[in-house]
Amino acid sequence: MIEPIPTQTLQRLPLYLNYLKSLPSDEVLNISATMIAEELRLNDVQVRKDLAMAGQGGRPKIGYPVKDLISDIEHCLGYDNIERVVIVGLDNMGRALLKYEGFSEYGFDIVAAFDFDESVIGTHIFGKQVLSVEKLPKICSRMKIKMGIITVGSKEAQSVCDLLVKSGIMAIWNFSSVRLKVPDKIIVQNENLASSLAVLSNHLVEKFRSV
Amino acid sequence: MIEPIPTQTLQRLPLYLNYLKSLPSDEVLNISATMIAEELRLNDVQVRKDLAMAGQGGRPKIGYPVKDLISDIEHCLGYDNIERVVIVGLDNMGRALLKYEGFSEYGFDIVAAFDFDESVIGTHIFGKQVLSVEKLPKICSRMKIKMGIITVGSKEAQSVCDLLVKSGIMAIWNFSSVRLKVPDKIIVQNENLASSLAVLSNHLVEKFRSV
DNA sequence: TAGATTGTTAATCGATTAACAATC
DNA sequence: TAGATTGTTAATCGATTAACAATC
Repeated sequence: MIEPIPTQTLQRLPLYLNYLKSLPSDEVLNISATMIAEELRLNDVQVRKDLAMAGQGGRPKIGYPVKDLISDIEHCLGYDNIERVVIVGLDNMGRALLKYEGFSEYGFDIVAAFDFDESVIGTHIFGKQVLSVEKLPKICSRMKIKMGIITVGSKEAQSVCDLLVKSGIMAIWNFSSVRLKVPDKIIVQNENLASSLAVLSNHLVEKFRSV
Repeated sequence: MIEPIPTQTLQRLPLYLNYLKSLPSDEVLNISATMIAEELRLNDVQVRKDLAMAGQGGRPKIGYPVKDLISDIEHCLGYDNIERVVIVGLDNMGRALLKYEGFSEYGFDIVAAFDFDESVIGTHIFGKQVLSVEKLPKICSRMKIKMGIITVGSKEAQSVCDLLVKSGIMAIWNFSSVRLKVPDKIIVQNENLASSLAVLSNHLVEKFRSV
């Protein structure tokens, strides 16, 4: 039995990866958790625990071998295991995702992009052909796609979601502000800008109350 | 002394707000925490605690008055207290934010948009004029802007951040994948797509290991 | 009164941090 | 050996959930 990785650890792993990759690989062969922690402003024990979940472990006084650590983390995050996904909605957010650092870097391959808007259907955006949403069910079921990204507006979100579920999709990354209703089996991850804004807005208020 | 609101509560408040606003205001005058919890798939005690932090409280057997609750939450989130912000980087992510449900709905007013790219400088995007980054320090300090949004690439992120800090900005919403280095006083909120991807990717792997 | 609902207090759970032993 | 660093065990902290009393 492989033990599951806590969500918080999962969220920090890309930070480590990003930092490790920024190191000059010919100069820095080993790195200590203490160093990583200081650089990313985290607790060093926390870094060590996180790394223990993802990798092989380090050596006292020496630290962790950078190269191995990078590949261990990438493996742990599934970046070496390509997952085919579809995206629905090619507004600015959809385009930002399409462009986002290749996406492929993270083991995702966007095999199809869908939209309702007649004016973009048939065109290519960042090298991907845009198809009509009508074609979604056929393509998803035929290609056995398991994951979909929703970047359409609030109005269309639930119906697009239903369509994806009907087409056999198992996981949905939801950028709309709607709380999607799905069968229990389906994984939904909400990316909620309003929530982030709420946190930030409140921090600001807190800050300036004392000043 | 007003007690601070926990981050998790803060993140859920917009969900409640969204749901409450979706109700037909002439039909539903009061709503129970039990109902909200069921609808958003949360624990009802949690909803009650959250609402207690934001609002006036409800009445047994009756619930919470919808109208009051909406304005209480909005007030609590600072949405009725307009904060002027600037945004740097008008790539797709920057545009998505500019467009995002008006932004103004959440009490933020984007007073200026900056970019490096000569081809967009001087143009208008969603009604906002795009200015050269060179003009940033003068405008921010003159207008006493306290908040900035960074949607530039990894390369430019830290230098834009330094520029914002030098110009008197106190809070930064960071969409780049770089871990920004700032003085202790400055609030940074990171919006990390890679972290979200990591969580989702892992959920998928977990899911299909058992199947 | 009975039942739904609120709100509070206590128990549980999970994540972070502190203390410390083991190791190179 | 001394000191830096890993890794583990225990303590702390914060958030969620359960139990229950109060109220309309």
